[in-house]
Amino acid sequence: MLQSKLFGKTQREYPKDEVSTNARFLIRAGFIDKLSAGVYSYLPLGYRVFRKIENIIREEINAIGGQELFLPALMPRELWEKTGRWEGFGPAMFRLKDHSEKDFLLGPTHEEPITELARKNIQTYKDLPMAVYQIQNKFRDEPRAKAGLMRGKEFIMKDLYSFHADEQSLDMYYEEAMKTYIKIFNRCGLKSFAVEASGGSFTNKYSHEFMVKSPAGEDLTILCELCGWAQNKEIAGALAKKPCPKCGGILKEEKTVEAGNIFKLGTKFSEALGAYFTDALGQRKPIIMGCYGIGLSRLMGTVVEIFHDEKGMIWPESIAPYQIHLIRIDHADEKKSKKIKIAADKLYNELIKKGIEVLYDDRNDCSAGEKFADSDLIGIPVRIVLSDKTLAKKEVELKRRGSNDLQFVKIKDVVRFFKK
RNA sequence: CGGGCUGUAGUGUAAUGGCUAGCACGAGUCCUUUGGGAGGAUUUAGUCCGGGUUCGAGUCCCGGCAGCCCGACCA
Repeated sequence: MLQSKLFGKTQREYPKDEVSTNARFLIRAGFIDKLSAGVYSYLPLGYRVFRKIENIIREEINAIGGQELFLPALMPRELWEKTGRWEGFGPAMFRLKDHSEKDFLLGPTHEEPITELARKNIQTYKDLPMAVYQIQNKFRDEPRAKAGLMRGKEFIMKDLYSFHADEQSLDMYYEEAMKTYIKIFNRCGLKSFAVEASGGSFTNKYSHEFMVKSPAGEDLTILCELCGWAQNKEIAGALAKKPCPKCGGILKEEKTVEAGNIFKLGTKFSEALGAYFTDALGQRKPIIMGCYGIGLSRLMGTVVEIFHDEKGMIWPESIAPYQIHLIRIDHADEKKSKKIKIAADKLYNELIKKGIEVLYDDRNDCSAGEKFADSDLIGIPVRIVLSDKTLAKKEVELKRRGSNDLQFVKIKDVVRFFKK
C-alpha cells in the first residue's frame, strides 16, 4: 500500500477528552474513528488488524468443527418473547418499531435465532453434535460506553453455538473450546487464563471468562500465582489474602480484561423454542447447548492497551496491519532523490510480488522526522529505511518496532530475508 | 440513571463581559528543504443548539444536545 494514497490520516495531537490508551492511539493513528460514544468506524489500517484477528478466530473455530454462518441483527419481538428475554434482557436491548408499529430489536446476542435455526435443521441424534458460529455486530445500549473499543454500544463479536445430544458431548466440546480460546488469544499475542464465573441472568450452569491481565481491565480477578487457580472476584467474594483453595498458595487480586466467555446453556433455549431431537431410543429430547463468545473489537483494544510505548502502538506480527513499513527518505539533490525513489519503488514491488504486506511511505512532501514519528505511531513490526546513506552501500536499514537495534541488509537480500 | 468536568476552524489550543475571535498543526498554491514531527510567502476554515441578561456575550444565566471521567449497570 502506498501511504500517499492511504485513506485515513495520522494526527499530530491526541484527541482531546480521550483518556484510554487504545482510543488515543487508534484514533490518532487513523485506525478507527468515533462516530458517537461507543460507536466506531474502522478505517483501512484498523480494518486490516480487525480482519487479521477475525481470520485467526475463523481458523481456530473451523478447526474445532465450527461452521460459519450469518444471522440477522434485526429481529422480531415474538422470537424473543418465547424465551422471556424481550422483557428479561432489560434496558440494554435496543428496541425499535417498523413502519407498521411492529416491534423489533437489534441483537445484543443471538441464542434465539440460532436456536430457532437448530429447531428447523436438527431432528435426530444423527445431526448432533453440531457447532455453528458467526462474526457480527452486536448492539447493546450500554448505560455508559467507555474506554474506546473496550465497551461500545455497537461492537463485533464472534459467537459460536454448539448443540449436543447429551451432557458428556457438551462437556467435551466445552473443554475443547476452552483450549481453543487460549490458543486464539495466544496467537493474537495475549496471555489469557480462564476463570470460573457466574452465568449471569443467562443460565444457572457455570461458565468461564477468559481474562487478560491489564491495568485497563474492568474486572477484578482473584488468582493464585502458585497453581494458576483463578476466579472472578464477583463470585470469589472476599477470598483475597486468604490461602488458595486448591494449593494453599497466596491469592492475589489483579485487574483484568474479559476477552471472551463461554457458557453451558443446557436446554434453556431449546426448550423455550421447541428445539428437540429424537434420540437412538426414539425419545424426544431438548437439544443441549453451549455458547462461546469473543469480542473482536475489544480484543483489538486490549492488544493496544498492552502493546504500546509513549510513541505509539507495537503490533504483534500476527495481527499487524502490515508486516513491513518501508520508508523512503528523499534528498535535496534531485538526481539522488530520483535514484532513491527508483530503488525504493523496486524494492516495494518485489516485496509485494512475494506476497509480503508492505506499507510504503512514498510521500514526497513530508520530512524524515515526520515519517519516523508516523511509523512509530502506527506500529508496524518492521521498519525498513531506504535513504541516500543506505543506498550508497546498496543496503537498507532495518529496525523492529519496540527495539532500538539497527540492522543493515543488502537491498538484493531483503526479499529473501522476509520470505518465509 | 446519580455525581463531576468540558464543548472555540479538520486537529490541538488562546481570548478582564468590549476593537475585525488570536496562535500552531493540517489543507491549497509557490519557493527552499529531507535521518527524528523543517523554513518563508500566500490562501483556506471556527465560538454545539435555543432562549435570556446587557449598550455589548466565546465569556454570565436558563434549557437542550454532545463528549470524557467516577459510580450504578454489564450473556
